[in-house]
Amino acid sequence: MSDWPFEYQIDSPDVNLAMCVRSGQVFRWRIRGHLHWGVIAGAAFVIEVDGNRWHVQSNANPSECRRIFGIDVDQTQLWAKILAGDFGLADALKECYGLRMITQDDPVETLFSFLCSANNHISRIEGMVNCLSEYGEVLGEWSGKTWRVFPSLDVLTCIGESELRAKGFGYRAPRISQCAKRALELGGIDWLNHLKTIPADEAMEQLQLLPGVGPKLAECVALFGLGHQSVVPIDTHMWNATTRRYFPELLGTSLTDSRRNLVRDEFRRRFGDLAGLAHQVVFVDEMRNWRLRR
DNA sequence: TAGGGACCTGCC
DNA sequence: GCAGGTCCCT
Repeated sequence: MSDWPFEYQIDSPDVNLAMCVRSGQVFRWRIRGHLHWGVIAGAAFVIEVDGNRWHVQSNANPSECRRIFGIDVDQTQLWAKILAGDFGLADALKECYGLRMITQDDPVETLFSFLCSANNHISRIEGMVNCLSEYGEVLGEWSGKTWRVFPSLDVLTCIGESELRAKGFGYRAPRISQCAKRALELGGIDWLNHLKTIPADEAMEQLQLLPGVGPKLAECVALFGLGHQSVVPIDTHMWNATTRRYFPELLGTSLTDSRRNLVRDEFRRRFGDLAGLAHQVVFVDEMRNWRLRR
């Protein structure tokens, strides 16, 4: 057992980790009281939140940590811009204090995490993602745990259907290796990284060449894994929230491609490049209300 | 182009 | 019964 490569403190981070997790950006992050731990962007973290200070153990140095969690982002400025796009979000913005877009940089992990998410619920998705990450290379052994990066496309192609069936993947079991194979045919990790550099809409079109990837997953991968900040992932919750807020005449109708475009255009018109972050605010607010209703 | 059904599994 | 969809079919 070796020590963590880096141990440091971050003073007054204006970031609420629990809020970032609640907004559905990451699946490999655990919280127990003041203790947070997980792997993000190929870096392992144990973070103890001590009042106004983070005690961090990681293989990522302080500047990498600050970048990943958006520590130095000026939230006041962002919130003002979102508020200007829709004054009706004032209350939701207050509830979302400390929310950030986490910089993940690992489109493979994002892609396969959301591949597990279709027609599924969070607790099982997390279990499945953790299961897949067991196939990843070891980052290190710290704090009594073996920390792993998410497996590469090559490794994912080798995971058999029966193996994943046995681990409770259900009908998604064959999709993992199928999707990985197709991604390799399209150019593998270089192709995925290239999608960061082209317009968001083109990137999403390309992503949908993958089996099991429809518009919603393409949106999630584009926003969370490729860093396309203007993308708005629209799931059932977002559709409910958005019709209530902006398209009351469509309340109760089903979400089609054309209506999806309608929502995307409305968010871009209102929030521009902050459309993705505005989406997070609306999503967190909607999920909070949804839980309260139940 | 809109609507409807099947799909694994686990938790309500 | 339903869940942070996708795919296939009218």
